[in-house]
Amino acid sequence: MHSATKPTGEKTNALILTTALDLFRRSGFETATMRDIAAAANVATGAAYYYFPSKEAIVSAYYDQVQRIHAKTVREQWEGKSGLRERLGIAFHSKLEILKEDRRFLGALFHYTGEPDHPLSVFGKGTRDQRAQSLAIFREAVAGTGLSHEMQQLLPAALWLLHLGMILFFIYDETVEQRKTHKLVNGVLDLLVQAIEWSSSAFVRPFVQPFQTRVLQMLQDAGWTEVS
Amino acid sequence: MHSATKPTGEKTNALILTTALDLFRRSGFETATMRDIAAAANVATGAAYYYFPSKEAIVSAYYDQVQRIHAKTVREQWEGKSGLRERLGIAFHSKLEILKEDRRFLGALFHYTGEPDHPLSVFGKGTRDQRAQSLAIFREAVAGTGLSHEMQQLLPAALWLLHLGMILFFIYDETVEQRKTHKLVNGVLDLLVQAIEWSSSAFVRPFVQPFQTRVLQMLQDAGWTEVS
DNA sequence: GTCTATATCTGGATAGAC
DNA sequence: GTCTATCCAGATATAGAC
Repeated sequence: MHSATKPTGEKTNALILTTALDLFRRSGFETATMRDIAAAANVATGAAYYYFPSKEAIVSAYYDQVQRIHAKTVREQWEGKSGLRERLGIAFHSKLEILKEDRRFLGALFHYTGEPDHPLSVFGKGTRDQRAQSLAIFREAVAGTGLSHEMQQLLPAALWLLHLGMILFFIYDETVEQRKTHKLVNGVLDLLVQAIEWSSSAFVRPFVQPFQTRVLQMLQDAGWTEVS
Repeated sequence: MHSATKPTGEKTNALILTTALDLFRRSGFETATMRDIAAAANVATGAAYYYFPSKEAIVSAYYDQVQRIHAKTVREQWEGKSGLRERLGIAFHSKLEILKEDRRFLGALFHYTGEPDHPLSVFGKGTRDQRAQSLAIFREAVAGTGLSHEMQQLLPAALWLLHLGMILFFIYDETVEQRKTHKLVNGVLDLLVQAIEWSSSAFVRPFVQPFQTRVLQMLQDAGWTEVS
């Protein structure tokens, strides 16, 4: 490396990304065309496609960025907190905080939900790494809270799915500052954590144990321990 | 009415629909173009758009048809069956049976999942009627099985959501005849019905009652009694 | 109201020259 | 790595036949 400046490529990439996001925020995902984006960034249409194979890929790159910020934020805020409920609250609410201005184009992330083979399918092979990173956060969230081994294996995937549902709900939520979403998240987390604690208490455990084993077995059969 | 024949319009509509579905089944949703569809049906491109405002609208019309068939099938098979588990099994498995050849283009139904204002959004206002019809099936499924009033209000929406999840899972399921999906459905339904029965038994009810009330309150706050 | 034919627009995506 | 030119397909528009 001959200097401290970044390779031109990275700069252009970042320029196109931020320009696109700016347009998406102002006029929505549909309305902003690749031509608009390229023009606003002062590059040719082809240049935009050189960096991003599709318009959705821009949103996907944005989401990568979101995940990096989320991981950082969450790890900072977790500092010194060991309660499961609190840790989960931080993980979920901080995600919404990061996304709050971008509800208008977040829907693009879900365009290929029903297409297993599309590179940008939320559940597809093409997004495995992103999923793994998100799972890692939730694995960290529940780590060191003294849960059973099976729980430690299953909870992260369940939480990841729940958090996807939260984002969808968030997109549809028209209340001021999406309070309804935040409230629902709190309700669900209260319930979830209480159910977990309750099910592992000495009194009820014997009753719930076989039940729980069945759930785990079922989800493992369905290929759910590794959301791959 | 001057004859037994249908108005020409309906015939053309049906022709375009079946031709399109045929193409979708053979070459997938993406590959088949509106021009192909119109050509294969021996009509002008404009005619296809005259009946269907978009390509996705064809899949949506197909799904209407699926729901009609589903309603009919289910009501026939329910004849004389009053057990909740059995009735739900019929509702869920028969849906898969109807969809089994169409996994390749079913994903199109989910294209606008993340876009509240799109007329074809699964959760949007534009699809309210379809949702209502689907909910009605599940309301019928649980009707007359002696559940509490609150349960009768909430279960249908939960089941509808669950059945959406099932369809998604089904699309991704590459096992022969999607056995994994059927197995998972059975597991989940066993669990669900057992949980319902268990929670309403005289012994545990007092413990679970306040818990249950909270869940109901929370979901009602989130606007979940009427999935509108 | 149902449809043909055709022309046109738009915007995502690609190819190939530089 | 960037640009220009082009393709492709969804969608719209129009004018007219029946």
